[in-house]
This record gives sequence, C-alpha cells and structure tokens, in this order.
Amino acid sequence: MKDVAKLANVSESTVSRVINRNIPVDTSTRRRVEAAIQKLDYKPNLLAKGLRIKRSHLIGLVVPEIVHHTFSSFIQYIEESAVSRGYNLIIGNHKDDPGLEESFIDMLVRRNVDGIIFTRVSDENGVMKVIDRTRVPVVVIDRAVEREQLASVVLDNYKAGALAGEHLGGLGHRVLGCVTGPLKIALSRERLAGFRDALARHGASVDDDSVFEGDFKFESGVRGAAALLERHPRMTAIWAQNDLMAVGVLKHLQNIGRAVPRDMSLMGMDDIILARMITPALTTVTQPFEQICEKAVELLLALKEGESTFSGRITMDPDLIVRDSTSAI
Amino acid sequence: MKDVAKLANVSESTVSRVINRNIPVDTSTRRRVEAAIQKLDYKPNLLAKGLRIKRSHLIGLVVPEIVHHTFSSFIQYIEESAVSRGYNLIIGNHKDDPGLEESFIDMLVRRNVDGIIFTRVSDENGVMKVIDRTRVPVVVIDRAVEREQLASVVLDNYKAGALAGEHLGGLGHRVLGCVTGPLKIALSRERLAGFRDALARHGASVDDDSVFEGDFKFESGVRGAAALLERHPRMTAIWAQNDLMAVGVLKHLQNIGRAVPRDMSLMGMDDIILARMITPALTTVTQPFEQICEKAVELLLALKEGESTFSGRITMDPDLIVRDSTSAI
DNA sequence: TTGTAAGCGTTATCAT
DNA sequence: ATGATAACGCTTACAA
Repeated sequence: MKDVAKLANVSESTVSRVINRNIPVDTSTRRRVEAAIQKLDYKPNLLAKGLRIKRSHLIGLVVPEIVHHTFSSFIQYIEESAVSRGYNLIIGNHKDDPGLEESFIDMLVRRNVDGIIFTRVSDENGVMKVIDRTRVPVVVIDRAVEREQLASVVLDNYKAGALAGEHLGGLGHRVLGCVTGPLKIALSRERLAGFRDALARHGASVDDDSVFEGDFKFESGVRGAAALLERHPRMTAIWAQNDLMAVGVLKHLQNIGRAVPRDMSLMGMDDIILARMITPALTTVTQPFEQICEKAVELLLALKEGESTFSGRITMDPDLIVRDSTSAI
Repeated sequence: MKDVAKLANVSESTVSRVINRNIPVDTSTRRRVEAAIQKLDYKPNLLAKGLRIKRSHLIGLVVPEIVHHTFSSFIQYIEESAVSRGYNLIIGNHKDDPGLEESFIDMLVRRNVDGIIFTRVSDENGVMKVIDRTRVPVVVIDRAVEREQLASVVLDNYKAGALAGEHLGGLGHRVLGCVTGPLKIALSRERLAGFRDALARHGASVDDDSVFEGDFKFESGVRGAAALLERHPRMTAIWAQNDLMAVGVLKHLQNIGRAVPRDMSLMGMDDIILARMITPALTTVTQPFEQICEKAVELLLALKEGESTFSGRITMDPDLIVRDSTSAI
C-alpha cells in the first residue's frame, strides 16, 4: 500500500479511500491510484483490514460430516450465498465429537468470523455458550431447536410429512408404514406427526407398529422394510424419511421379490441424485436447500449488522416430487 | 491481552510468551498468567497474530463443485488433515467459471492463506499465475498436470486401469468395453491405457469401438452401455471409469433384461456408498482419498516452511474391491 | 479533496 | 526471565 501511495504520489489514506470508494476522491487522483494499483498488482491485505475494522468477512459453518448429501448441499449453497455477498466460508466438521466441535468454534471466534452457521446441532449448550460468551451471531439450520433465543431456518417438517401422507392417502392406501429417523431428533417426530395427521384425514391410521425407527442410513431402510412387512404383511405403502432409507427399503423389497410400485408404493425424502437413478425413479419430498441457505446467510449478516434482532424459527416449505415409485392401490 | 497482562501483573510480551510457549517463562508467572487467561476467558486474536507473523494458518481449497462424491471426500479429508495440524480450511467452489475461480484465488491471496490446494484444475494458467505472482505454495490433486513446476498428488490412474483390466482379464473375459471419462482429461486416457495394457497381457484387445467416451455422469453410463452393446453384442464385461457411470450401465442392462454378472460383468471406480447399495454390489477400484489429502496437506505445509522445494508428481496406489458384479466367464 | 497520526491486537527486538 | 517499544498493513478522526 505504501508503494502504491508513493507511486501515485498520494498518501496511504487516499489509496484506502480509492479502494473502499466510500469517501469522495478527485477523479484524476483516483485514476492515478488505480493505475498504480494495477501496475504493482497490489492486493489489499484482509488480515490487516479485518483487524482494523473488526470484521473478517468470514463465515464459519459447522457440520457433523461432509461426505453426505444433506451437508454437502448446505456447504455448497452457503458458500455461494456467502461469496455473492463478499464473504468466504470456513468449514469445520466435528464428526459428532463435542471436543472437536468446541475447539473449532473456539477457532472461529478467535478468527473474528462475522457469524457462525450450525447444522444439526447436537449440543445446544455449545451453541448457547457461543451466543452468551461472544458477540458472534449464530444461525442454526436443518434442526429444530427448542430454545427460542436461537435463530434458526428450518424446513417445515410437519408439512413434509403431511405432503407424503396426503400423496399416499390420495392414492387410496390405507395400510401404510413409515421408516423414520432417530426419534430423539425433533424433525423425525415432526415429519411423522404430519404424515399421521394427513393420513387420518383420509381415514387411515398409522399405529406404532407401523413405524420403524431408523437412523437415516441405507441399512436401516433394509431392516425397516423387513420389520414392517413382518408386522403388517398387507402393507401397501411405505414412506421413508429420507431417500437413503427408501433405497434400503427398495433393496429389501427386491430381495423378497416384491415389485415397486405394483406391490408396494414407496416414497423417500430429500431428492438426492440417487432418487432419479434407481428403478423405479423415486417419488420423494424435497427440501429447498438453496433457499434455506440463502435465508440463513441473509439472516446471519443482518444479525451482524444489527439490522435484525430476530430469534426464533423461520420455516421453509417442502415440495412433493412424484415419480414412478408410487401408484394408486 | 492487555487485561490479562494487567490482571497477572506482567507485560503483554510475557502473556504472549506464555501462550506461545516458545520462550522460557518462570513457572510462577506462567501460572498467574494462565489463571488470568482462564478468568477472563481470553481468546487470542488470530487476525492480529496473522498480521504480525505473516501466517494465517488458513489453507484454501478450490473445487469445481461440492455436492459430488469425489469433491466432498477431498473436502472432508483435507479439512481433517488441516485441523489436525492447527490450520483451518476456506473452501471455494468455482462451478467451472474461470471468473469465479480467479476472484476466489484473489481472495485467498489477500487473506494470506498459507497455501492453496487445487482439484481438477481446468486452467493451468490460472494456477501458474498464483505461483508466479505470489509466494503462496500450491499443490494440485486429482488431476495430472502437464507442467513439472507444479507439485501434485494424484492417483496412479494407469495402475487403476490395470487393476480393472487384470481382474476382468483374469476372470476370462475377452470381449470387453470401457466407458471412460472425457478423453481430453489426462486421467481418463491414463486409466484407459492401463486397462488396455493389462488386458493385452491376457490376450484381449480393447479396440476403439469398444470404448465409449462418457462424462463421469450417470446418464452417460446409460448411453455408453447402449452404444457398446450395439457395436459388440457379445461383450461380456464393461469397466466404467467411475461408479456413477457404472450404475448407469447397470440401469441400461436391467432395462434390456441382461443380468449382472451372469450376462455381463461390470466394474466401476471410486467406491462411493452407492456401490454397496445397488444389487448386485459393485466391484470397483478405489482411490485412497484420505492418503492423498493427507499427503497434499503435508506437502503444502512443507513447501510453505521451505522444508521442501518439491515439484512434480507424487503418485498414490489404487485398490481393487471385489464384490458381486463380476464373475468368471 | 487530501494528509497526518493514532490505533486495531499481536509478536520480535532489544534492553534490563 | 521480563518489560518497553516498534512494527505488521490497514482505516479513520481530525486537521488542513
């Protein structure tokens, strides 16, 4: 910067003003400075700038893992939203290790990040600690949190379940099953509640015997299908709360020679690429990943600017995608 | 820091020395300082530190996309290697847009990152510019680069092809096909060469008619299978250069009623989760993602420290995973 | 419109 | 072993 100033025959402050275009600078000096910047290939140092203005233009993103459709989607879209606003993204994956998570959060705070986005927060207390002890804005996505002091952007999981129930109920199914995520996670319970209520409106009830608690992984879909069919051999439709488990269900059905959708209608959730790759292509419920991320970044930065003091839950709507794995009874 | 110093009745320099444990400090003062740090919940500011010591402890990672098995694997393992060495990761996804890529690189340089890892570099000149114009160490992974001045850590793609050819040749197949990635990408050509050479040793030749140029996506596998079978109806084995295309091949075979592996042996590459989920489970060739990433980070930091001036290619070995999609003829 | 100077929170040099 | 001080590269009153 000193060199640029010297070459353009101005002071460093003027160079700064040219770069930040916030304070009027004479056109001719501006041109001189810009020429000097070009010539020297000068790149302002963001560390120094950040130190001075107390903003790093960095956003931290905390995920439990990365090689996973849901999380890599979040990473991708949050990165895009951040960059489009002039921010960069630091990501940290904690592998469900609270120690790792804490030390990552610590790093972020020490780096003066302008905000932190948490996904699937396992330990709400950890998040609360950040909020209480630091002034770093926080937004939580992908997981309903109980505390109203936390700002979160989440899918309306009840609606997602309702969408699935509505679709299958409308097709005439009356004996249905559901393979859920871990029921200690609120979103699994909410999805199930929406599913049940929608089906109730069609006169179908999903009793506890028709519910298998999975873990969002492929294998639990396989096990879930086996368990549900054993309990209700006449079941004609299954909703798995994510596509991975739905594919597991499909695998079991293929193994025992039941055809989808002829013998069994099958739905998933998420719309991962896989949903279109399998045969039959999977009917599913999608999350508007891009919107959620966009909203989360927007909210985070508004919080940082003090333009907003929002806390509570922002809810986004799921969508139904009908493909070939469901049919009328 | 000033507060800590005051509370512990020492100078800021002593606080610094306690934190960085590089210079001897009297045990009793050290204890006082540590107590003060605890009490005030003091977190050293990494921006200031970085500015002063000219190291940000930040690594930049450039990828073309994130929601993709290969890249999310790289992200995950590089993040882990970085964190275990006290670094954090900034990721940037350029969506094959050179403009975006350039502005991201620019950001990284201005953030004083200690190094940049590129995957699938589309524009070698962009990378060279970084190397020439800045002092930021660079390592390229996942793509063979022509220039010897670039340090890269890549899979031995020739060996990967040879592994596939060896396996299928050993099973007795003599009429084989290959669905490749884009042939303008060196790794596709190298894989194909290894495949051909290994089969030649078994007396089988893979002529140009038996090669279909795909694009590493699912749909091109479907198209590839159709094209290959039209040209060589008696083909008994196909290697797709990634699992996604292999699943596409499988899809086509199922569509036309050919059983795998009875009527056709099928191999993929990468070992994505999907490989184990489909029926039959896919025989495939894996990349040691974790090792590659570990090595790349290690090399990058050695370059930064000036401990190494390595340039050229570091090569890692692929592995064969035999599952149910291949059988003897 | 422009320049001067202080300060952001560290670390390194040089004394003591 | 510890402290004072300058410097890292930038921005921002304040003055001119």
